Parts: sequence; C-alpha cells; structure tokens
Amino acid sequence: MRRINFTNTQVASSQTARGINRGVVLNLIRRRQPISRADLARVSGLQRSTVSLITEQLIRERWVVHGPIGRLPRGRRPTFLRLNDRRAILVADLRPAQTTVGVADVNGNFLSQETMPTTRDSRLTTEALAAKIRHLMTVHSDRVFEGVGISIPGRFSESSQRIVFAPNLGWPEFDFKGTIEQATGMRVELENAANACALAEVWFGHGEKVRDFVVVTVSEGIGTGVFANGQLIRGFNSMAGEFGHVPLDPNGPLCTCGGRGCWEVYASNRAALRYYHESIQSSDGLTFPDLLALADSGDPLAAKALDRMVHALGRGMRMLVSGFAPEEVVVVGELTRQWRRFGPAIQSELDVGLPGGHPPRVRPAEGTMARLRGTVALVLQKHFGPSAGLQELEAEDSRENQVMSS
Amino acid sequence: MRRINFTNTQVASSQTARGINRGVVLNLIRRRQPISRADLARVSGLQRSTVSLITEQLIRERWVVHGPIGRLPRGRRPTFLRLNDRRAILVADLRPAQTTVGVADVNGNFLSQETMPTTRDSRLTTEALAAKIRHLMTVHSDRVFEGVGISIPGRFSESSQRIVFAPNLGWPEFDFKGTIEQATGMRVELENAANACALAEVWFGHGEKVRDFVVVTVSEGIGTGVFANGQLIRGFNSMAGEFGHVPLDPNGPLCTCGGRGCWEVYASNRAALRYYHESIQSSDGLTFPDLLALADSGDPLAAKALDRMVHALGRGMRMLVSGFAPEEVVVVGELTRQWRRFGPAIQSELDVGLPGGHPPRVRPAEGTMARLRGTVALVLQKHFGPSAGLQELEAEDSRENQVMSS
DNA sequence: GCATTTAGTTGTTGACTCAAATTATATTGG
DNA sequence: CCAATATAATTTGAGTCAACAACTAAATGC
Repeated sequence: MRRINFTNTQVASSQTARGINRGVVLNLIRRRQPISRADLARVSGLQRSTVSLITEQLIRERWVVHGPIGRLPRGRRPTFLRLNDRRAILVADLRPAQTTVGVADVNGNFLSQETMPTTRDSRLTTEALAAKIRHLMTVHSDRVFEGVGISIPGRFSESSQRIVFAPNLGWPEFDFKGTIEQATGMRVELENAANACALAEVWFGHGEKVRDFVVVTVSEGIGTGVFANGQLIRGFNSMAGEFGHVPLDPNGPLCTCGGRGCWEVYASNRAALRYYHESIQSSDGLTFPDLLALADSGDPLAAKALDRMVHALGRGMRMLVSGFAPEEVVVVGELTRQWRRFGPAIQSELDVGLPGGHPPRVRPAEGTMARLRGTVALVLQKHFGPSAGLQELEAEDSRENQVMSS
Repeated sequence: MRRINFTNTQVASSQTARGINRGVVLNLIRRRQPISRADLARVSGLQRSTVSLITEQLIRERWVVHGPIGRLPRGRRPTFLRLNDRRAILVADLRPAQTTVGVADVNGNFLSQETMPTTRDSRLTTEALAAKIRHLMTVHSDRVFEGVGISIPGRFSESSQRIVFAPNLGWPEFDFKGTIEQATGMRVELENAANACALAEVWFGHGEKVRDFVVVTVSEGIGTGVFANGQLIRGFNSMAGEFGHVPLDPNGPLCTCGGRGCWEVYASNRAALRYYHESIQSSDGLTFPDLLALADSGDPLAAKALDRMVHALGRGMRMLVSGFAPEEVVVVGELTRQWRRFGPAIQSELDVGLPGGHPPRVRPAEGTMARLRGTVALVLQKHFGPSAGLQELEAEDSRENQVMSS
C-alpha cells in the first residue's frame, strides 16, 4: 500500500514525472488521434523510448487501443493509436423545462440521446431520470461506463451535497446526487450548466490555447462560467459565476432569486418575452423560439423586444469583460440560432469604451449540445486532467493488490 | 547546455521532482523559519535524506543560511535554517500624488523607506525615482539585490511594455520600465497595486490557506485584485481586475477613464470628497484624511458623505461576491484606519440577499504597506513560486558554465 | 541486392526519492 | 564514568524515471 500524504504541502515523488507525462501523452492522443508513437514523441518533446513505455502503460490501462497501420513514402509503417471508445460516459442536462439524457464515448460523440420533461416534482423527475440512465446502461451494455455527469441550472455544494442555488428549477433541497448514485451504482458528477459549457469549449473546442474566456448561457436565466489562467473558477463552495444575479438596478423588478434588478431579469429569454408581452399588452403562451421566429418574419415589436434583451446582455458582458479581460466571450442559448442578427450587436457593445486592451471576440459556442458535452469532460477530468496520473497509479496499485490477494 | 523545450506541451523530466520539492522546502523555510532539517522532513513528508540534499543545494545557492543551534530535552541538537536576508529587494509604490521607495529583505521586512512627490511630469518623476533607487543601492551596498518591484495605479502591458491604463496617474505612454531598468541595471517587475496587495496577503499574510479572495483598494480610485483557485487572475494582457470601472449607472457622472458612472466614481476617496463638497456647497482643498478626521470629530455632513461612499462600496462588492464567491474580501486604503466605523457597515451590505452560500468575511489588509510588501513578493515569485525550481537549475547551470569558461 | 529512411525497442546512464543503516550529539539513570 | 536512550543529520543501497544511443523492423528506390 502506498502511504497517503497527510501533510499540507504537495511534494513530488519519483512517480510524479511519469504521472505528468502520462497525462501529456494521453491528452495528445485524445486531441490528435489517430497518432503514431513517433509523432507523439515529436510533438511532446519526449524521447521515443519514453513514449513507448507510457503508451504501453496506457494500453494496459485500456485507455488507448491500437488503430490502423499508417502508410508513408518511405520507412517502416507507423501503428496509430487512438482512445478506446468502448469506454463511455452517461450524461444528462437538467433544465427547468426539459431534461436531456444520453450516452457519449470518451471523444464526446453521442451514441444515444433522448429527452424527458422536467416537472416541479423533484422526486418523481429524479426517479424518472435514474430510470432512463439505467435503461441506457442496458441498451449500451457493450460499453464500460466511467460515470455519470449532469449539468444543472444551479450550484452543487460539496459541503452539504445538495443542489443549493437553482431558483429557475424551483426544487426543494434533497439528495439528488445520492439518489442517482444509488439507483445507477455509478459515480455522479454535478456541475453548473455554464461551467459545463466552459469545460466543453476547452475539451472539445479550441483547447488550452485560449486561457481566459467567459461563457454566458442565455436561456430561462443567465449563467456565467469563467475560465481564467487556464482553469475553471469555482470559488468558495463552488458558488463562483453567479453574475446573472448581479443587480444592474437595485430598484428593478423582482428576480426569481429574491433580489431586485438582476442582470438576468433584463437579458434572459424570459426578459425578451416580458418585453414583447408588455409591448403587445397581453401575455399568451409564447415561447422564446416563437419570438425568434416572429422577429425573423418581420414583426417589429418582436425585433424590438429582442433588441432590448441583447442590449442588456451587452451591458452585463461589459462588467465581465472589465473584470476578467477574457480573450473571448462565448454565448450559449437559443439566440445563437440567429447569430447573424445578434452577434454583431453584442460585439459592438463590447468594442467601445472599455478600459485599455483589445476587446474580446464574441462568438457562439462551438457545436451543439455544449452542456451535454461539457458533462463528458466533467467525468473525464479525473482521468485526463492535471494530476490525474498519480490517481491512476494508485488505482492500478489497488487492482494489482486485489489480484495478488485473490 | 540544457536544450530548451520548443514544444507546446510541458513535459516532466527527471529534474522536475527536484524542482518541485526544492520549491516546497524553500517555501517551508520561508514560512516557518527558523526550522531544522528534521522538522522540514516531518512537515513536508519528504525523507530526511532528501531534505538534506535539497537544503544543501539551497545553501549552495545562497538562498538559505545556517541559523542558531537548537536545544531539545534529549538527543542531538538541530541546526536551524533560515532565509539569507542579505538578499534584498528594491521596492516602490507609485501613486498619483506620492511615490514610496524602499528596500526590503526576502522576508518582507523593510530596511529603509522614503517618499517623494509624484508629479504630472512623467520623465522627471521617473528619473527622480531611478535616482532614489540608485541611492538606496549604495546605502545598502552590503546586500545582494534581486530586482526592483513597483506597484502602479494601472496596468502593465506585456506586449507593448508600457503602462497602459492608469487614468488616475495621467501620464502619457512611455518606456517607464525600460528607463528604470537602464538607470539601475536591475530587472524591474511592474504590477497593478491591487494585485500587489493580493500577493502581499498570500506571501506575508494568511498564506495559501484562503484560495479565493478579493482585494479592493480604495484611494483616488478603486482597484480590485482577484485571487481564485489559489492564483492571481491576470486575464488576457494582464487587464483583469478593472471592476472599478464597471458602470453602476450608464448615465452617471463622467469618470477619469472616459466612461460614465463607474463604480469608482461613487465609492472612491474622491467620491466621498465630492459628496462632502456638494453638501457644503463649496470646494476647498480638503483631503480624504481630513474628511475622516472631520467625521470622527462629529461633523454630520462628513459622516454622511462617508456613509454614501461606503454604501456604494458595498454595492460594487456585491458584484464581486456574486461573481467570485470569495472566502474573504480584503479592503485596503485610508478608510481602514476607522475600521470600527466602516467595517460593520460594509459587512452588513454583503451579509444579506446574496445568492446561496456563506457571505464572505470583510476585513482590512494585514499589516501596513500592503502595496510595497506585495512588490517584494512580485520579485520573489520567480525564485520561490511554483515551477521556480527548474529556472533556478538553468541559472545554476549557466553560472557553472561561466566559471568553466573563465 | 543494397543503401536509405522511418518506426519502434532495448540497454545504459544519470538524476531523483525513499528506506534503512550509520554517525553525531545530546540527556538520564545506575 | 558508562551504558541506555533519544534525536539530528549523513551515508549507502535500491528502485523509478527520462534521456540517450544503439539497435531491430519494415518499408522504398535504384
């Protein structure tokens, strides 16, 4: 048994280097698959011998498998390596109106995906979700599941193990995570939806090139995920990122969070619908996509409502940009479907009057299903993320011990 | 010569472990000096033999020296180790009205300190500053200087090598850093004043225990330094932290930055003076300390002006707290002199109506001279901070090469 | 067939941590 | 005074790892 380090400081052992380099190689394979050992050595700067040892270990750990044999103008043919996509992750995106459940492989490709309604009855919805997950596990029983990742419209408190700040969901506090874990027998990871989107960008989007960016999710409310110094900012008790509930006007309308004049009161999908209903002096059961369609078909009042919303969106973003100086602002939500309309409007809000430096690029999220894809990253973080190497070693150790004792 | 790694990924070599552990031991000595090798081994979790090798290296590098011999109830006496305080750092705090220059040892203790006026003439002031630094170097010629650290009321752009956003200073852009470097022959590090205060907290205050906190400097303007995930958030082009220039009211009074209704327009020392002058319908040459004294002696209008300022301060802090979920908010500035008056008022602003979680502690900065002490940390970061180990190895290499070639 | 080129493996070396043995130096109790 | 004991610090040997170099494997072109 390896002794656990009870001290506060984190010292390096002889295996630290291997752990780091294992992570580097594993992530290079993930990003550039299929890739040969020789190319891994070239791109990482490690020796070919070292790469061979590490890839051997990764194949033994079943993270990597041999792919096809390459073909070159001269010389011995390379054997390509790629991730073992028999390893899969169960994912879910819990939203106030609708929940999406799916299965994805380690590359973030979805093997299966379905939706179910989210009701106000928290227990019932949770059990239905757990049942769906169990069902997907039997459908894809040929895969090895690494865990369950769920994006939530709120915060998960480590200390109380509860979803603690989800005003748009309206559920009472209960053991959501534990319920799913017991029903599925899998480890469950919860993360705020905006943070999940940020993870998706880093893992399946531009990668670690952009070290400072902000994700703004615009739907029923407004969520923000902040990536700074190449890391997700979680804050004390994982509560960081609630810029959606910063008051723009302390005397403004009431927000679902209990405050007044929060940013999301002015800039969410709900806000646009409210603007529209105010202007037509009635309130039918219009949805935000309906409003988008109306504006697209030339309804001036719908367009005006959306313009007000986008203006408010830009105002709040200026706060984020002043504070974080991100390189990009990534927007997630239904309004990105008409990016041609909204993109330039938001960009122009950020292009002028900001203190110093270059204004950030504003762009819609890469690909669809950012939330769901982010939860894949959430689960994979433990195996692929920084300092994952040593954890894997420990795991391998204990497996070996089990074999020896059996 | 060690080959430099041109690849994008950062791989570990056989020396990585030593680099990490060297940093751990060096910082333990810094924090807990005087300390014996045996205690270092106990507290770090490293083997005593490893600690001996590392401390030997640190003594060879002249970062550490032998201290007094200890005394224990039984057994061999330990030889204490401590930092070599013959190594010193030149520090300066450039403020719109006054500049402080000083010399500090590696422990952040000031050996010498003096002030000079900051004028609108940037060249003249810079040359006067350089002259003061040169003078201090001759006065303390028995020390080895590691570099110059300067805190500035603005931002230093790496790309242009200029101070780029310092509206309260009012200097044109010019090569401030290069001028000082040429005049002194030392490497100069510049950092925003609020960030410097944050560094001071981590290096000479509570340490790495608090991983998420925010520093708010209140003087001519308002500056913010954000520490999240145990790191200083610098953002793209080091522009992060300009929350002082987030507009609270887009139609508010003009700010020195060119915007309207910025937070600092409502919550800085200047704002309090403006409130007071408005209420007495005149504007004499009152300073902020004068205003504090007036309020303390019972002037109701002065008290009211300060209350308005503190209220605005709290309003902006709520934005920071919502966004970062810091564990503490640290306040720097003249107003902390009457903390008994302002502390509870600010705390109560943050205690109610914030989404979920615990409200952060609000407290004044530890010790005095936070800005200056922070610049000490700024210079030491390179030697003591994470990943410093390998840099030191490179440096030692080149020194050895020089010796060999001579 | 043979030089050439590229992929991947094997064996050696040096750097490092760790564990255990050893040395140094103190106190205490006969 | 001398053994027993306790603690600090060093020395020595073992194991792990990356770097390096030499090697084998497998392809192409003349």
